[in-house]
Amino acid sequence: MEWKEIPPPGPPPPLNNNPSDYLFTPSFPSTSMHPPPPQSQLLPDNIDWVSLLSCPNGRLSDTKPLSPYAAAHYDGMKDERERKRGSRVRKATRPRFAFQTKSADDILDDGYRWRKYGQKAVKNSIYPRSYYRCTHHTCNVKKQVQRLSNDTAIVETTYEGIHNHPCEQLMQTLTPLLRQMQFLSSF
DNA sequence: CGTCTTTGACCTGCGC
DNA sequence: GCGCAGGTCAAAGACG
Repeated sequence: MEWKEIPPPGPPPPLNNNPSDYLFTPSFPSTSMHPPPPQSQLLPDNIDWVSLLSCPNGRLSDTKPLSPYAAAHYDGMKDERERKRGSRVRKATRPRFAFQTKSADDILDDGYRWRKYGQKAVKNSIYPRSYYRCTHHTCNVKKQVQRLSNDTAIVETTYEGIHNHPCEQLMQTLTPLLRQMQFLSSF
């Protein structure tokens, strides 16, 4: 299978500093928290991952495919039904990416600011699903957060869309440094 | 006072 | 057409 490099899309990596908190913890670049799946969860070769999934670091070439879990979550189970029906071509949708983390907190600090706009009880789960939108006025990225009912230690997060602005937390960190660089370069 | 969460109502798509 | 489930809206309240 050949992997292609694609432009960097969202979503940002969660800033969970403890690698052992991730369900999938093989070696992947530190710049990417995109968790490759266990070997046992590799997908069939005929899946077009480049069009199906986008990775947080924009690279597929050095990672293995995601788990069937992530595949199923690409654009929801709706696609699966459409594929089975063999009917109409799926309309273009925003990139969507799901991953699971092992955490006591439902909310991962991913550096962006989110506003909760809904919560819904879902079928076959004792935990509700929470819906968040990025608070940046020009950004329309959403994410869903839900704790698994069959393993309560695991939280699944689904990002939808690409941030069109820098990470606020990153900018806060870099701003003093940039100011200092500007000051020093003025001499 | 501004920001964020909560929560019931409403909307939409899908299966039967 | 109807019912169900998932997703979104928006008013009200909490909080710093």
